[in-house]
Amino acid sequence: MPKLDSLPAKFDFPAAERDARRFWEESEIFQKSLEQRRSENAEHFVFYEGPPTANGLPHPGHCLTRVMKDLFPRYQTMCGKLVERKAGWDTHGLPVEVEVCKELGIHTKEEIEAYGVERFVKLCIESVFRYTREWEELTNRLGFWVNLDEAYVTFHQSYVESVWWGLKTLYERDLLYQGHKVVWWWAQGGTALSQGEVGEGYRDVDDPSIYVRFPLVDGPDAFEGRTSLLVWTTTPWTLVSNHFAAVHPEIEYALCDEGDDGEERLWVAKDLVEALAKKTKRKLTVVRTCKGADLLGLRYEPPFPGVYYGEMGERTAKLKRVPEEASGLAGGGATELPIGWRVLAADFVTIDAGSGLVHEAPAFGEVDFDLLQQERARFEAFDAIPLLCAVKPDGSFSDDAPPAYRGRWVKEADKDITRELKDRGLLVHHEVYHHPYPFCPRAEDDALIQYARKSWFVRTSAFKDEFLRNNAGIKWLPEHIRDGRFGDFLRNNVDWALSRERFWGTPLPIWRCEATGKMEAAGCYDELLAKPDVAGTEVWDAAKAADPDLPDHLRVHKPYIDAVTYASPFADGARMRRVPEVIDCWWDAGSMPFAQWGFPHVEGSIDTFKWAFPANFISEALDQTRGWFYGLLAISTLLFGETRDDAKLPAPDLPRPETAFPYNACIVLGLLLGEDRLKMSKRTKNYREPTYIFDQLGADAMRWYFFSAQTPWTGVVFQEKAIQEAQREFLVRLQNVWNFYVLNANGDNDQFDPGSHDGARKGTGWRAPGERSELDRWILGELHRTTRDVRAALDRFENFPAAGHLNDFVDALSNWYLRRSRDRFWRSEKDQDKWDAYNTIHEVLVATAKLIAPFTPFFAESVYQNLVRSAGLGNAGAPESVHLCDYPTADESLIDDRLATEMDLVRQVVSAGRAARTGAKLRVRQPLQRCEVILGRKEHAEWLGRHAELIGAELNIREVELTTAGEEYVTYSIKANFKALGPRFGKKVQAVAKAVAALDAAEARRSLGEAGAVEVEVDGAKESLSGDEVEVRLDAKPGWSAAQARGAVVVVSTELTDELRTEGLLNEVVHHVQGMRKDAALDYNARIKLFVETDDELWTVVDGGRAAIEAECQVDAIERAAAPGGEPKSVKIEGHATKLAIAVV
RNA sequence: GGGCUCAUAGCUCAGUUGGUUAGAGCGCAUCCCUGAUAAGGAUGAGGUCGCUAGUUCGAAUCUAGCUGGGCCCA
Repeated sequence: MPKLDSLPAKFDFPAAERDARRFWEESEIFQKSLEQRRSENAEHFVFYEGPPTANGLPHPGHCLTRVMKDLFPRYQTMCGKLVERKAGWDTHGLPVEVEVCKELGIHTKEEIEAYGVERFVKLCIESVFRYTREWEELTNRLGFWVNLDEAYVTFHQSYVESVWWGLKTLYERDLLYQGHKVVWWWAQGGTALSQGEVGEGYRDVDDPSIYVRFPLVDGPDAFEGRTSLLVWTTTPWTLVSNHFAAVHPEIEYALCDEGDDGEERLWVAKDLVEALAKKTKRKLTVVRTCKGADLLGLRYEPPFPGVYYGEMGERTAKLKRVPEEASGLAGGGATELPIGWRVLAADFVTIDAGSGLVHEAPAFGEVDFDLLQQERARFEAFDAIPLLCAVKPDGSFSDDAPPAYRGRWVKEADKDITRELKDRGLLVHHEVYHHPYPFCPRAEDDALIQYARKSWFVRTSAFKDEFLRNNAGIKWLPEHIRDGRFGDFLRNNVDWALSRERFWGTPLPIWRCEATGKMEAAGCYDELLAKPDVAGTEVWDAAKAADPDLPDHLRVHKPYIDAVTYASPFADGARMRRVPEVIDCWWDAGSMPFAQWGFPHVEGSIDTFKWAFPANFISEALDQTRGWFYGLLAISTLLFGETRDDAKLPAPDLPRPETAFPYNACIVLGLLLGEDRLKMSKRTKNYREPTYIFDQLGADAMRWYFFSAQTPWTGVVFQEKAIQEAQREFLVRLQNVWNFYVLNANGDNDQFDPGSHDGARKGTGWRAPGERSELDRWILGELHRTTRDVRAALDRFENFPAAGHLNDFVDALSNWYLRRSRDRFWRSEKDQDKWDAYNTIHEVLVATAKLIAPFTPFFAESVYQNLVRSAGLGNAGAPESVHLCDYPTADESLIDDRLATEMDLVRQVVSAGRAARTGAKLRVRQPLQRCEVILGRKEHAEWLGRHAELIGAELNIREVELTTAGEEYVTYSIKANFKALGPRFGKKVQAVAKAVAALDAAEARRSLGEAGAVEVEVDGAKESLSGDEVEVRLDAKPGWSAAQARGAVVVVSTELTDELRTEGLLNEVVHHVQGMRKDAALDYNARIKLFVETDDELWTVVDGGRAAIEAECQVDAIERAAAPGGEPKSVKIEGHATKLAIAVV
């Protein structure tokens, strides 16, 4: 009975993966891999799963992320750590609502309310889990080991309550406040969009670009006509709400006569006069110029004076009493100023486009709003200046606007507004402006507008320095993220706009007194229930009674939570009602370090949090920089950072990590591109579905491709072909070695027994590695070197070099060790050398299976099960799975650098020998008499000499001679080694190099050989250079068939004797016959008859070589005759026209 | 418009702290092996390292500018 289970004729990767998956599942290997470390009380290696939003099908990009998240936890587990892996799902947010709206065919907030928030929210829950099965399937098929059964879910009550706890803590520390914010507003949907969402929706569009006259109502320049500011805007609809005009204080402005009729004058930026004259086809004559600062305070009449100006145009307000010199603003001497329609200074004004004067409608622009805030701050009463806004939240003009526009979508009104201005003589120029403008990424026809909303903020900007300190300790891969993209974002931190005016999200846990407006925060549901005179919980109870399937988690969501009120502690008889907002779902995700455990409410969660924070490792794609990576850092820093308030924490002895917080290492993955180098798109289908790849090639192929093909932060083009290639290069090659071993070990002749896994029963003929042949010691050395290097790389989170080491090792194993060892397996004697070979390859393959286990877990399992767990081995005590094994450790004593160098040299020499043959057009089939290997240094000569036979065999050359004296065939040259000489000589290095080059190379070589040094004269001083500081090169002299390797030249003798020629011819015949056997798909052992038609000369050769041909090709008889049936094969053998035919006996 | 990042062979990508002959795989060409066989292997051709200037004894590598792509933000 064979010891090892036999392998299928053709290894089917996808099928083997199915088997492995079933085995893991049935035997609960993942659970055991954790249990094993728990029972050892092992140290934790903390991994955080960034929760994917499961509301779409996973694509290849998700595979990259999940595969990276799998590699390091698997590796650390095998290294003895306990790596708990809790899955998570991000379930809240606008994307979910939009998905549901699409199904319902509705659009706006009003429509959602009409549909019913209760029903709507229920659909949101259902929507979230629609694709979960696909995600779990993907996770399984990829071999991503993560605990899906106990996944955290952001809408679960325990999670929501954790987030509430965090928010309450911040509220009580005065870090959560309400303010205004100009947001990108999706009017049709009635919501603000996050930066990320806005970024997704930019499209190039044509917008109007208009130049409008703002006539001055007073001014220093006496002029009988009309003097106006020429103001530029690309949003005509905002002119209705115009409040100010802005100039840059440092820019030079020019007052120009418009035409010659003396009726109109314009103020524009001086540098733009010429361009504007050309553009507007007007004659502009500069009257005088001045700095923008000199224009400040000028008053004008806005384009729609009937709107606000008519009522408020003359109104003034008291300024704060600021010393004139400190105000820095014109008008500092005044005590009162008009509340609008005058010129302000703004640094953001440029002359890159427009007129150099900008129209300000603070409600519709972030910078404009900031300018308003700055202006407001000058007045005694902050609200002396109102926020003018003639637009309703649904994006239509309000009743403040002129009647012609009321109720119309603002963007749609642009044209009519422009026309009206033209009719009224205010429009100076109108053109089309092509620029990127954001649209709603969920409803692509809806343009977004900037719009001021009330909003809740978290005071993150106060923690900027602490963010930066924590960031400095994080190991970012690639490194530039830390100070580049992420650091940059942190340095420009602004307060986190937390609230969303939506339905499906974590409700903001703030209750407001209806009488006084005073507020307080709730930290959990029970806390709320404990409030005085609680009412409204019956709404939930009724809903639950009506629909018992309703998930209990919904009780902390809208609309049920909104019904909960209690008696106000601030005013007798008043009620506390919740504010309407929900929060940004990024805040949910960023809260996961504690919320995933239900901290601090859930029993045991505080203890869990103590070991599970901070994370040792996280990884997501580049687009998460300002999303999850930031969320984690910000929230953890605010709650648990250096400046935290221990009095507000449930356990004051919580860890307070000094650095690397809240994650030690973060791999930032590049974004995958489709085969056309564009972003992956479902529409254009420019990528292969993950499942297709799994079915065709297997998950390991994809995994290996991601790990080995490039650094993970490279934005890589995802191609099926490349995956196939990666599989062939590594997995198929390794599979071949494995297959070869099993085939031979189980062979009738050998029946090799590899022994038991723990070495208690040794393999057949086992002896210690040190006693084995050089080749065995070499491959074992390579194995241990690889082990050392792979571990070092993985410890640094560098998968790419690690995969590279493994790839090189498998290449060496297959293309040198096995290739050179084949004879040892095939020979009929069962001698020690044979058993050494078997033991070596067995040990190497078992170790390799463990080494690759974190990378390609399925294939590693197949190999391991076969080599260690085959029934015939009686190895019941071995770990059940390769994933329950410890990761191999390197035995430094087995790494022999000298042997590695020498083996490398042999391979080089063989390679050079082949090149020499190719150069002489002498195919390897043609035996040659001799070659000479000329070595640059003699230190390897002796060792290499012992391998002359091997070299001869590889090259089909009978005599191989080694020499260091090859003047006959080579010339020497000597060159400086700059790397060694540079640091020693600095500027003088070029002079030294010149002196070295001038040396007699042969002489210098002799000197180096004898004295170990050579002398040169530089600038009159003698310098002694060692062998490492110069490089002696060998160059083959022309006329010889020679080729160069590093440190050696191989010269082959091209002389052919009759005997050599005859043997070459015989080889040609054998070659053709073997080819025909293969073409005919004959069995290895099939006996044949050979029919040859040829000239006398070649027949003599064939006749004389009968024995060789018959032995090589399983031929029973050779006849000089035409084939009895079928077409013979016509070939030319070294010019001899020949017809060959074979017939099975 | 701003920040970050990238540009190396026909293609996909490596290139460690600057060191003087810039690598791999695929593809291509030529060839080998025919008992790992619907596999395996070898050799070769192919590059002014995006452009320009600078720093340096020495630049694919460092600096600045430019050109072009990507991402993020306006």
